[in-house]
Amino acid sequence: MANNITIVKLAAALGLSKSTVSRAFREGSDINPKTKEIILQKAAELGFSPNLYASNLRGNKSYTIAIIIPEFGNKFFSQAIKGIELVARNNGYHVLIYVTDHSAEKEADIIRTLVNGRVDGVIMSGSGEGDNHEYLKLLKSNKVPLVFFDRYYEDVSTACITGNDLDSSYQATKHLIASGARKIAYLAVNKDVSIGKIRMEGYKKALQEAALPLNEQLMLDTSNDVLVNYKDIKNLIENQKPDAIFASVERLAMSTIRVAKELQLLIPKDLKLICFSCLDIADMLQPSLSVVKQPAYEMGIEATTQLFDILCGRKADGIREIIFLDSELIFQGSSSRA
Amino acid sequence: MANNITIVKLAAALGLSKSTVSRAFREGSDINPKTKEIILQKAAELGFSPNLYASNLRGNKSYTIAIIIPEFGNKFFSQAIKGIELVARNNGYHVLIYVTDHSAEKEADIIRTLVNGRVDGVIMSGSGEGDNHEYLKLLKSNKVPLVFFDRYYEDVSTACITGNDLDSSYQATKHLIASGARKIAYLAVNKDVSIGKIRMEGYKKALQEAALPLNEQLMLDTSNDVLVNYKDIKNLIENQKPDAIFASVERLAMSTIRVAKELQLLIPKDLKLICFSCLDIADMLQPSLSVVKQPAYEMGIEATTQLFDILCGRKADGIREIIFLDSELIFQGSSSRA
DNA sequence: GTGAAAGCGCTAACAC
DNA sequence: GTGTTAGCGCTTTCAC
Repeated sequence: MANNITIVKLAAALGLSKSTVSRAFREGSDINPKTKEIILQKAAELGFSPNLYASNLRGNKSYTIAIIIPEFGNKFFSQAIKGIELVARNNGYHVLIYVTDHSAEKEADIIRTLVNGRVDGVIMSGSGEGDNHEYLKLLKSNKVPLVFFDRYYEDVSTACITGNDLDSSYQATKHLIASGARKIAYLAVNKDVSIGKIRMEGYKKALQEAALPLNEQLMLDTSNDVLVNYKDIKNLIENQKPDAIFASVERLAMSTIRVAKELQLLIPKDLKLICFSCLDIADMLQPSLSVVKQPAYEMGIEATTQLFDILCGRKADGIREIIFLDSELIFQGSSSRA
Repeated sequence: MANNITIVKLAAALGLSKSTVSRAFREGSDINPKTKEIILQKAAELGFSPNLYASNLRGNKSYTIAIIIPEFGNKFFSQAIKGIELVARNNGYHVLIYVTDHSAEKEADIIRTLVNGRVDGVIMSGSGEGDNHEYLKLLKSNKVPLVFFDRYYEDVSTACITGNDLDSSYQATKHLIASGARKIAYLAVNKDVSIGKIRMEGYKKALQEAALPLNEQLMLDTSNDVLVNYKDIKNLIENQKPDAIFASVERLAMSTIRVAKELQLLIPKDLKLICFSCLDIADMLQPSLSVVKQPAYEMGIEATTQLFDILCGRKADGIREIIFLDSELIFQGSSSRA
């Protein structure tokens, strides 16, 4: 913990009052530049800086924001955090990080620890669990603005930065059809929430447009556990024998590749594959993986920019606004015609 | 920011004293369970929780630690952070995250913002830049313990969790030799610091043991910029024509794969490749990538456990101690004999 | 331009 | 088991 030297001791050491010393550390204080110089010099010498908690107690501002994400598994979140951290630091803010492991309960626990002044704002990608997000009201009642990115809740009225997932899914599915697929399976972690739902809509739209049947058996709703994913996908492929798979998250595509290997199915010959992913080495996989690549870094930047707009009063809080950032469609070997 | 309701108002609203209310929020306080119940209920109703800055000011404890890492690029750091966050949360701690972009200057800036009580401890993987780490003394003089993981500084006396890199490098290089390689290049981001240095020693040891010449031209010291990496590696391969490459960090291996593709060199036939990496899909690459896989998640856990040992007084601070966690050697297609 | 003094909201002796 | 009280270290009027 902090040095045991305080503003009072510094003052004593210099024969000044603590108010004068305090002034040396604030901008625009009416203090003699020379005095200020002397104080700062001595402070540096003693390794002193004003106690954060004492200042914040007075100032009622934390200069800290929180990121809450469901997992740390993939490049998408790494990139997003990178963007968030950058903008935050450029604004003199600190960043707390929390992982929910896709649990709404943990999410609620975390939120509860944030409303005591710990943070000035929150950036979150929803856990995707549950439909009761009452706990987020706590943020509002404590005037802590919230901005979503990627995974948002429809029952919460706030800004949200996400990809143009509906269209991307539609295009991706259309592409699979164009490559000859007729029995396309859709894999989601949660079909009923946010990204799982919207991405499925694009998938359905493309099927309907191509007059292909919508088969519930082909729409898999699996869990966040890799082993369960593997089993579910294996079952799906064995029982339904799809000729293509559209995975709404990267992890499900990876499991699919492993299952295909085990079942000795060749991609793309026996099974075509495309997925949402920010993997930067998709082209190095065997076969190269077709992906819908979301602008993760940009999402992080935009979400944080929005948050600061609210924090600085340039924008009102609590307004539902969805900002779509375009994803990139990269069609490669895994979804090619033969 | 925090609600304007305070412990005093809550007390007034309930006809109790503020100390009683305060007690309701601390564990193990000698308070009537019923009274506590009533207080917590009212608090929930009013959306009140004790002001963090006031508590921390009193307690002189922030229940927050900082993670400082050089980059966010790869799975290694994601996994490590995951482990850190887990242990921290289990101990009721919050985690601040900072990225230095491999800059010692940024690292120093960050450290300076941490010594005012903001954090109780720091977990860091060094930027790898510079040899003057005086700024870390600030932590010590403010009694903020520091634990390194992966990339540490030799001039700083503190606990450090790292891989058994010397032996792993030695084994990896030996393996390349066993696979028929005779002209093995070593790629590092910084040959003179920490991991770059130690991993090179293992490489050299294996070469010497096999009576292969140590050729400085084959030991590349490149930058943290991907484009520069690419150019440097391309030059190296074109000019030196190595028959194998040992990359001390993942990114350099990825650049190598791309360069090989451009130069139409086949891996492993024309060029064998092995690298340090935590990629979980190394087996899916074409060819499957041989890796030295560090226990990133476990490193995060161990580093944080060490930090809490120090914070809780179970262990003294400022003791140089290096804890080695074994990496896994996964030899696959990219380094096979033919 | 500097100092004295009153608190920010909470905690922890210490009384009762 | 609860209340009283004295600060934690800093900021900020208000005097001078």
